[in-house]
This record gives sequence, structure tokens and C-alpha cells, in this order.
Amino acid sequence: MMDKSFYSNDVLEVAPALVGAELVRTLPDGSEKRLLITQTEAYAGAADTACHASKGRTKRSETLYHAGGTIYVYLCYGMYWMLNIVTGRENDPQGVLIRACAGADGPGKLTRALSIDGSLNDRSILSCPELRIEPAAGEVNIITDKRVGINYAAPEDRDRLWRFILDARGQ
DNA sequence: TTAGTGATATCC
DNA sequence: GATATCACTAAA
Repeated sequence: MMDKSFYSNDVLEVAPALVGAELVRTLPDGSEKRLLITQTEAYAGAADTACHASKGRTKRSETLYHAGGTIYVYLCYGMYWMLNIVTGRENDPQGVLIRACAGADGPGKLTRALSIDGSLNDRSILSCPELRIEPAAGEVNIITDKRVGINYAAPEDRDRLWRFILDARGQ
């Protein structure tokens, strides 16, 4: 299910599908950490003014243009690494921000908890021993909401319900 | 509500 | 070369 074709689907399909999945991080010392993904956000290409690619292909956004399944990690506010999974086809700059996991309620805290940094940028989630994603065990209920921290975007993009949240009360 | 933090994009 | 901005967080 979570193979190359899965990640080459549209970001609006992949982002909700990653909610409830498990992020598995293997550290240099061999230990393993597993966190349930509880929130994702979709960033949908050059036409989405909230997406890094809306400013064109730059050194930072280069990774977003790569094939679905590529890991996109960048530094924000000088101290927080953001973890994204590229979706869609090559030269189609879309990506899913992993916003929160169980026990880590923010993208910066999440990467800190998993010791993720820029060294994982541009790797493939499909063939990366240090970081992989395992599919959700069963059905999950999802709530949608507006994306966070994108006040710089055009009003119509700010209002899109492209944040996907695991409904804990679900079942 | 605001300071902190530094890479990146954009402007001289 | 200089400046403004930023997919955030912790402390107040």
C-alpha cells in the first residue's frame, strides 16, 4: 500500500492517508522510536501560495520538485526542523507536512523528539533505513481544519481545510 | 504577547 | 553586501 505509487498520488489524497500511520525512526545507536502520526497538512504545488514552491524553484524548495516519497526537511525560525513527505510526480511540487505525533504536538517538537535534521533531506522514505512509515492498522476518523502559521498566504489559500487531524474519540 | 534564532530569498 | 521573512516554541 505505502509504495512508490501511493506517494505519487495527489497530496490531498496522501495527507489524510498518513494520519494514523506510524513514523518509525531508527537512531544511529540502533534504537528505534515509533510515533503515531496525529496531524498532517497538505501543501499543494506552485499555485498554493502557502507552499514554498509558490515562489518558484529555489535551493530550499528544490526537494519538493522531486518524486513522491522523497523526504523534505528544512530549518524554520533558525531552530526547528520541519518534516515533510513529497507527493505527486517529479516536477510537481507538493508535500505533506507531518505536523504532530502522539506525544509531540508540533512539527518542531516532533523532529526534536525523533532527532530528525537536515541530513535526512532529499532521501527517499521508501529506501531509508533511518526513517520509514508504516501504514495505519485500521480505519481512522479524521477531522479537517485550516492550516497553521501561513498568514502570509493569499486569503483563499489560508481558508483551505488542508489540515488533517486524527479524531481520538473515533471508532 | 513576545523574544529567540539563523538560513534563505530578495533587494540594494 | 544588507535586510526582511519565516509551514515554531517556550516563557511570561
